[in-house]
Amino acid sequence: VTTASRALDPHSDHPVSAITRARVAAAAGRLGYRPNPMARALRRRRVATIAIVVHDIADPYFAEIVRGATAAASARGFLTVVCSSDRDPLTELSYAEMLRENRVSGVLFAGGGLDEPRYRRRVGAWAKDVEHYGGAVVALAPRPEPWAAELPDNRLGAELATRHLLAIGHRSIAMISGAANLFAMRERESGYVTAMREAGSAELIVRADLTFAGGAAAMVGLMDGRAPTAVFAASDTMALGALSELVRRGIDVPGQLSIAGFGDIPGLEFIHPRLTTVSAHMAELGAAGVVRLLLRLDGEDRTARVNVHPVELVVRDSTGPPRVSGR
Amino acid sequence: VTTASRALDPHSDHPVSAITRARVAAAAGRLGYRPNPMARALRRRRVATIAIVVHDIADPYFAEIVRGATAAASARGFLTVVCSSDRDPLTELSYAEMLRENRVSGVLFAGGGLDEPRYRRRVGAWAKDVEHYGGAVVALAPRPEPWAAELPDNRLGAELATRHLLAIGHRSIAMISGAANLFAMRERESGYVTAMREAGSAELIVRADLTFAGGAAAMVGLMDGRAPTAVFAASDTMALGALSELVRRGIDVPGQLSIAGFGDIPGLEFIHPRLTTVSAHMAELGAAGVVRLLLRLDGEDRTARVNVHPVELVVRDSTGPPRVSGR
DNA sequence: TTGAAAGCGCTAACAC
DNA sequence: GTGTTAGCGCTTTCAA
Repeated sequence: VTTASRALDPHSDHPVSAITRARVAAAAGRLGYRPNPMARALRRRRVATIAIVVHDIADPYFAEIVRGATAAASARGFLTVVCSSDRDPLTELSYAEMLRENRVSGVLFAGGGLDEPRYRRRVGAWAKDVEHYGGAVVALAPRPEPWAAELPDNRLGAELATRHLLAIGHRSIAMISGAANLFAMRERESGYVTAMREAGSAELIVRADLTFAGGAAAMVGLMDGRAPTAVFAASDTMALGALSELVRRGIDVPGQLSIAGFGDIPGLEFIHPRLTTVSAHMAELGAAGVVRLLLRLDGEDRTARVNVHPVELVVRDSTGPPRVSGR
Repeated sequence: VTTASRALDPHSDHPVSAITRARVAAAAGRLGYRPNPMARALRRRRVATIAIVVHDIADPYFAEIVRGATAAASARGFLTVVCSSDRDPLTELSYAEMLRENRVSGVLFAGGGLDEPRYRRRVGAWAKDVEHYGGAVVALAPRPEPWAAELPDNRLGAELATRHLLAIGHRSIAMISGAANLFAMRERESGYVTAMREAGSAELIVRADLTFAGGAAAMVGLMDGRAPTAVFAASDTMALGALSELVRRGIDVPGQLSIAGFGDIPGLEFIHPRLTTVSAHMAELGAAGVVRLLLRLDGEDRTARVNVHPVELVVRDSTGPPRVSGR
């Protein structure tokens, strides 16, 4: 049994003669033998399953990350548990707890970290426990924790979108952002602010739920005040919500108001007007997270390096020059 | 240890005195003891994890089902593995294989069955294996396999949507459906056909990918032919795609053409025009699937009963009377 | 390079 | 109602 175990384990570095290896492989094939994952998990002290924690599985941004991650994981023999916290930190922590107890091999955090002391303390302790049993943790959104991370370039993306709006002539550009204590939002806001300051324009950030409804509500607030000529939304979902509110009001986009999003979720080229956005390649990000996680499990990456993935501005039809108002 | 094991297991029917039970609970609390899921899984021959197989996790219809299922499962101490087949039967089967090998407690099939002999044979054999080790299988969409099922009333839903269009005066109503070998589509088509025949109107079914792009493409085809005055799409995602094509062409909805969908995915009330659809309560369906699955695991349901869940027509702004064309 | 033996932590069969 | 015992199927010493 020992020799068979070694011959069948590609990760084992114990020497097995070529002949024996072949005989084992032949016997396994003949008998249809596959190692029992449960016995293996008990012995190895962890299961061949990874988990991905998202804020909202119904948001295409996260759904794309999950798509990429599950495909990459299954290609390497790992199952993927998906946990959708619905943006509730307590729900997220209770999922994390379940994952730790079940000794999942690793956890991908697709949702950004929260700047909240109690939450940070609990997440920190939790991660220590996971690493203690040999599990890996990788972040796919910015967090204060010193974790390995694969991130989209949030700051640059926001800067690109804002600069694009500035370049086509806008000066009054508002940003629809999410909760202020979310690190991902801080990075995107920082990119927006950088571009706006550079251009000497006044910033205006409004906060909303990171949902379609939230984007629509934020747009209502914006239009009822001194309406900007352009809006940069920190997520495509919010951008779509804002856009729907404009359509509802019969406001021409981009004629009267330009709008840009972030993420490049699938289907944007079919929206009317086709939404200008920043492509964050979420599926690739999810896959990169899995690769990084598996690398850590193999002990080939002990760093907390943060890999920042490139983003690109995708100019479509929802942004255009501001209307030259009568002067 | 045995007594402790029994005292801690809520499912055990072996008698344990109240005093002992209390002492065990106290000791467990004091020691922070939690049974090891891996050892338990090895012994019980299955893990406390269920799986849900969807066609496309990025489609809000499935995302909602997953949301409902994961919440219900985690509330009962089960983790949920999500497998998105991207509508490829081979991918789906390879996921199923992984799930069987990992001895998941049960599998929820959120995507409908395929009328394809080879696929049906393989799925049938797979399900036998799963049931053989004590796993449960539940369908959340119609399938030919004689499985336990929790389904939305696809037929009635399609009938309601079509009748609504008929009632407000339409006679030329096309249906945008999905692949012909998908049982879920057959049910919805059958509802449409029933209503149309009842009204003595001619049916017109066009097929498309069950995506946003597919819906848009189908609409192109429809408009380039003898355009109907109303369209019923077999999924909200396709309806949204069709709608975007109409908006692109500057066709007024519902003024020039009415459109209705199926599912009632989140956010439809913010689309313009707000989409009329059939509410299939996907999250509840996912939760019901989990409950049913757990019931079967407990041996409290050995039937292959098909529970059909009620659906409701939700009339919003995308449907209205046909324009009275010059006569 | 191979193999024997121990044991991961639990639960079920079987006494008592 | 409680306890003893025997594994579940694997991987990892340790010895040869």
